[in-house]
Amino acid sequence: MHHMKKYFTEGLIQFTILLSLIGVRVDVDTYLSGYFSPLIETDGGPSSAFIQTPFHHYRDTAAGHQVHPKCPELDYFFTSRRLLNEVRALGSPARFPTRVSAWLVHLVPDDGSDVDEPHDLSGDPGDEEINAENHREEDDRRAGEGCGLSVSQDCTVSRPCCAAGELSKEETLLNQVNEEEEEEVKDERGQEETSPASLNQLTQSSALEQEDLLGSNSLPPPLSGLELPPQWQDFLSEFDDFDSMVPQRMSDLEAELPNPISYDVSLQDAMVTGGESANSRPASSQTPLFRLESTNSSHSDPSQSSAGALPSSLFCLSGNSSRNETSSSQMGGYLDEAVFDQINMLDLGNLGTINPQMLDGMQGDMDAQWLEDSDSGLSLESSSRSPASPSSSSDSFCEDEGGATGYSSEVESLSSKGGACAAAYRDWSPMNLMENIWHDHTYSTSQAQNSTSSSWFTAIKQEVISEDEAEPEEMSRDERRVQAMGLPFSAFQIVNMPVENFLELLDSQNLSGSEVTLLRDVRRRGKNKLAAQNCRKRKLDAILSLQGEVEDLSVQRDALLRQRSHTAKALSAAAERFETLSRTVLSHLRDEYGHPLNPEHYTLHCSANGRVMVQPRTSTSSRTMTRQVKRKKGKKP
DNA sequence: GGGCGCTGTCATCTG
DNA sequence: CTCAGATGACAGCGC
Repeated sequence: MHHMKKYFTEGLIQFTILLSLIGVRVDVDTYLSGYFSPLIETDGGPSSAFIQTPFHHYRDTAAGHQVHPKCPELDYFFTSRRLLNEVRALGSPARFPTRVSAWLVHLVPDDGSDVDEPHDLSGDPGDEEINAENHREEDDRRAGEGCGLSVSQDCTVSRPCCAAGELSKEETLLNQVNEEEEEEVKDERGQEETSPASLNQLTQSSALEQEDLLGSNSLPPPLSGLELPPQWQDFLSEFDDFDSMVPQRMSDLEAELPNPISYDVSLQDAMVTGGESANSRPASSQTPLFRLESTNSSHSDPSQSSAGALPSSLFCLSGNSSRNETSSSQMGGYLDEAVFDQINMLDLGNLGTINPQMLDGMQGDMDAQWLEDSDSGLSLESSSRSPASPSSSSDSFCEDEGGATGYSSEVESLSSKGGACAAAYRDWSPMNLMENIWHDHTYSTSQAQNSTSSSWFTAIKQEVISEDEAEPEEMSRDERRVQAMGLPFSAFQIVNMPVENFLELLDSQNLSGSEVTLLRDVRRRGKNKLAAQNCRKRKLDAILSLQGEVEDLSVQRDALLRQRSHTAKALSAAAERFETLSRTVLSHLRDEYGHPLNPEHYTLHCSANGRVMVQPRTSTSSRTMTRQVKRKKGKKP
């Protein structure tokens, strides 16, 4: 028996080491450090298991509010947040730096000896409080129990205690000899004597998994000696490749997706990276794969702060037969497929029909047009527009006030007033017009802006008088109208002159009401034409920009989908391994009658804080179902 | 002759 | 209120 216990202890230690190798941090002395606040006793239900977690403190006072620990919304919130952080942590390939804590409490014959006390290997003072609370209850049960089993916190799986000095402490690692273990056990036993030890004490999960608490009745009977069949080494050997499997997958991800997420797109920040963008970390960052940043940060000691728990989404094997699917589905949620669907629904493929050369040529054409217009002095080059037949003399000038159509013979008759419009156009620099096109709303005639209105008007008038008769080949309607009025200004000048000068022009030329209206319309239409050109240009630019964004997002989407696929595979494999491990471990555990725990009825559950406990599958499932039923009932008014 | 793109123009809104 | 700019809508024109 002694040999078997020793063998099992060594096996558990190896198991612990292997978990460490695969990244599951095994914190052997979490509670020995005394960092945690005293653990709170929580009635775990009929399983008589006791949650030993300081998380209640944080949970009950989350965000500064007193929240009831059983608040389902809080459960949902913390679970969602934990899962989100886990998913985020998955974005950085690394090992599994989490912490698995388990302690094995066993019942020994109540003969009054030291070995009778259940061995809380963690030796945490906080355990003493809990144990004190349950001391009497345990004493009552102790008589009928031979040995108890519990998976201790800190992954300290103690040997079944049937004889004194057989406990191996978690601090004893692989290289420690049994003598050293015994000495430590003696020391520990001294602590246990001062603290009421609990019998059949199962480690309970944190507040996040309160719904998974075990009932005392559902707890398996105290286990007697744990037998170690020869398959133990085989079982342990299976995890050799498990160690290398996940990191290898992650390395593949790293190789294939060195930098899959773009920095300048806010979509993934909102979806995936959240506050801590994956890109904010260097690619070589060895951020833990399963780092859990939110749930334990407030209560973890510095040594634990960097080590999260195994994602419960992966390892919460609470009676769900489709565990792989569960993990995969949970993983699938972090990449919101709907967002990508929406991107697909954009259907901007027709934007590809836009020829970039056309847009590039647009600029050149514009320039050419303006250069041509500079020759003709006309920016309103729409010669193809209205026939503008001067012969339609029957039209009244006043009829034009309502719109841009129609020409008046009266306008034709006014042509004697000016006739130097072409010269005036040549005085207008096309560069100034280009400034106006590109939203430089400054009116740009150097002559006009460097002089007063009257001097500007006089200078222009003197210049245009000397040059006339040079009618441009193609004039717009407005240009012809202005020219017909005989004004010494071209339509281009009227459009682009400052408003003060334009008002002075209207006042100084002794224009009739219809003429004033015509000039205002000319100016308005000319400005609106430029505005329309600018507007169309901006619209095309916006379309091109959006097209580029669509292409970039498409590339990013493909990369994220590949990453999700790889991650889901890795998670599925890890879940399979863990399930195998759980079943194997459970098959080697014995109740007080020497019966092995049926893996179909029990499972190992890893809580968010890394603690491992034995959990009946049916209990959790039934409780979950009960809660679901309650929720359904609650929805019904 | 119809479709399509370009352009000018109008109406309307906004600052 | 006026003015300038922006923009959707419409129509004319050329290809």
